Amino acid sequence: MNSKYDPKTIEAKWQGRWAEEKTFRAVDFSDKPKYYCLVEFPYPSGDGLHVGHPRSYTALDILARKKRMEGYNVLFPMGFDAFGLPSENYAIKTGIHPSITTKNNIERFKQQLKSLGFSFDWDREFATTDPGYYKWTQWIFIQFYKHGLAYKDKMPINWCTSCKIGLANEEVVDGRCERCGGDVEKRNIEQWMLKITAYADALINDLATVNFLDKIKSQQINWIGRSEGANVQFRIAGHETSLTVFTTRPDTLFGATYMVLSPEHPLVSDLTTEEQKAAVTEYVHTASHKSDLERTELNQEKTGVFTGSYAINPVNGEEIPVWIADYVLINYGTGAIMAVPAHDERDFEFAKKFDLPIRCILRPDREDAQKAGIDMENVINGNVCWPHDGTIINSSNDTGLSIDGKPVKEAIRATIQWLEKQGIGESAVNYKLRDWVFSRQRYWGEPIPMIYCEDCGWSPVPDDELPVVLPEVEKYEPTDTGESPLALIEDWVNTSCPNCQKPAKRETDTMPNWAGSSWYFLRYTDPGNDTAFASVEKLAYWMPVDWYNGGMEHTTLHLLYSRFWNKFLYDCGLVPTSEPYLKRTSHGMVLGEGGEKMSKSRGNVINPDDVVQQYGADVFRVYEMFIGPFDQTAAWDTKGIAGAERFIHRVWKMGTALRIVDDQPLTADQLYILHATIKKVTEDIESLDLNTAISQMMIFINKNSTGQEIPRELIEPFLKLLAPFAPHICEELWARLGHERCIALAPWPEYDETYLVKKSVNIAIQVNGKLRASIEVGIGSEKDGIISKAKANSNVSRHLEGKQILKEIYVPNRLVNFVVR
RNA sequence: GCCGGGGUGGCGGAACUGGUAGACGCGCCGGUCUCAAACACCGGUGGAGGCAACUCCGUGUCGGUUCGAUUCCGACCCUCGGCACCA
Repeated sequence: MNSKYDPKTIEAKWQGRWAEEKTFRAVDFSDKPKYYCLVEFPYPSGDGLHVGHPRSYTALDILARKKRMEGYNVLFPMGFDAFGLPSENYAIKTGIHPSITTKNNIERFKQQLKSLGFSFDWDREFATTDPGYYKWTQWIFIQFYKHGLAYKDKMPINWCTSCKIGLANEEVVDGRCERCGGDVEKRNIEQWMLKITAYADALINDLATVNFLDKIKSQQINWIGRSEGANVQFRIAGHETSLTVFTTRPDTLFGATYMVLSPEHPLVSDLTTEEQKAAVTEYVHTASHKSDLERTELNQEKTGVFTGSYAINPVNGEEIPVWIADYVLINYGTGAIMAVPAHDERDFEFAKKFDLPIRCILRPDREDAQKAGIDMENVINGNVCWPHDGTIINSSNDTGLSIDGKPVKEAIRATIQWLEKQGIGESAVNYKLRDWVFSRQRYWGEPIPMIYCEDCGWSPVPDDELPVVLPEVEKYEPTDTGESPLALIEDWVNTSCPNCQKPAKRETDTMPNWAGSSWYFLRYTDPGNDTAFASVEKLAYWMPVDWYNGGMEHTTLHLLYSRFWNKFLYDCGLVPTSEPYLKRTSHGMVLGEGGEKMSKSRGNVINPDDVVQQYGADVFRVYEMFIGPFDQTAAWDTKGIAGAERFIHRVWKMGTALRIVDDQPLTADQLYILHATIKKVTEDIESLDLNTAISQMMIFINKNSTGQEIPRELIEPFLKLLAPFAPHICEELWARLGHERCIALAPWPEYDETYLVKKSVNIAIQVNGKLRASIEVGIGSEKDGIISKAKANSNVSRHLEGKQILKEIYVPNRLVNFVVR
């Protein structure tokens, strides 16, 4: 029998056997309890896998494998999120159709994934670019449309001048294009929008029902940015119209000394007086040519222009000037604000610059002011801005509003009541979250399945004509007009209206790359279905996902979008649960050697293929899990692999070189280490503390790989524990021990607490909290006996000599502490 | 500025509900094997002092609670992510 450890041979052998026997097939409607274990599917880039992918895949593979051994019917699927810019840009450069690039890249990825021994059910694989898949992405879009949640709107959007596409707010990072870093400017284009804001509250509230990491929950809540306040109407002196503002602080109405409109506000031209017209027009013009970058980065200096009009403050009838300024955003609230410079830092800065009145209507609590190092007088005089809590002052009128002396919260409530009674305002809620710009003027995406008819307007493509397949094009570049290249394919664009049959045109926009991933977890339950996106029965059996792991970079967008789609489908009665994922965790990034981010330009990219080639997949898996806590960033350390390699070699030696003895009862020490290891590994996998699980298995090996022989009853349970981590070597050794069935389906070992109770323990003896000795005593020994034994210890007695013992603290089986003086 | 992680040996990192800090691994030192080296195996390894037994110091900083604090409380520093004129 070959006794040399040869990972290449055994890994290929077992990967082949798993594939042949379909060991990891998830069985629909099995009687076993189901467990749906999900990792984010990759975008199959031309670079292949990097070591970050396997961190998540290995961890959840370990979980999936353990769950299978525990008797669960596990669904652990894999697929490819293949629409997107890199393939399209590659096509623009080379003329090679993205579908070809995609197909090649997927092949490469699959081969890499298989070489790592992941227990995916490959029968359920699909790519978002498969027409059989995107047919349903289109179908779901149509359901959004039919429910009024997809609409077309002309609005200012972010336009990347180099990619020539519209970007969602989320794709603009620091005022620049997320992927190319190019300039972003405003453009008005008709865009398909998805009304995610309709689900804003549900997306916040239902977080209470799921088990996501707290930081993930708070990031979601943060992103949605719910804020409560009031809409308040201001009449304009000499005008019929009135102006509505949103404020979270209606209690500060008496401190409102001017108003500000966003430059894009529809009332700007109406409110501009003849004298101010030139200045305002110029300001609006400059503002529209500022990119978001300029608007956010140049935030030190506030700019603005007076319109010439005055609004009437409803609480005191005062006329206050109306300005326009680009620090007020058109797409938040009503695009207009009341400015309370005494209690809002932005307004304060603006008022200082343009010499507008500042009126304090809120007295800070003395302690708060002191703590902030602020002189109360300066706040009252309006010399210093106080945006915090306090007591309302100078805020009463003769029409029934009197909030003087009230704390902020109470004053807000009272003011809203008063506004409602006067009919000039009501409580209101706003979100930072905007509706989702769902159009891209690009080729490589799902065509939006809509048809426009001069007479009937927009109609969805009828179900029996789905999918709307991407046609061949000659050029992949977006057109100069900003339309997608599809607009140039006349025989594709021109069609007939599904409603009246007259000539009509297809929508040429495609969907964003977030579309396909918004529901892929549903498709895995029934990937071949051609009459529904997934059958009700299969969804009911498999959903929800029990554990979903992915990158922290997806905790706002992808997670929010996919929860939104699922909630919508739930409301349509098409999926069984409102929340798609019971549990969500995130893995830390893998950095390059030396702690720097891995990148081609730094030349520190580690290729998993090379590692597998040199050490084998099992060593790679063990090392990557041992590298550090799963949720934290970790730096790759090539030297560190040696530890994992030695460990695997010792396992091999234990399984091949030592004599396996049957029918030999285990000693107490052997039972202890075995059951301690079972317990630790069993528990640690559940919390993905895989580094400490491995550490415990190393301890086991250190204790058991050095002798001449090893009892079967010791090695077999150990191999089962290690099998999820290093599946190939464990299968091989398991087979060599005479087993015919795979270890992957062998029952998970159980531990017995009774073996973990030690007969004796080491007890620490302290004097005044300092360790002076440690003594071995029988478990559960009497306090008195231990204390006299401790006092008898020379090193202890030395420290007690001449001192008075004030207290003897005894923690059973732990320590004794003498408090002396 | 706001929200959330994280600061423990030369390095990656352990540590249950407050109870012997540094498990496990890397590296390093010494030994066995070898002509030699590598591998493997055995032993050592927080710092300072001491021949030794031992002693003192030590979990970002300062303070507090406690018989006892990496763990709890208060203030602060550094660092990494996310958000950022959202009224």
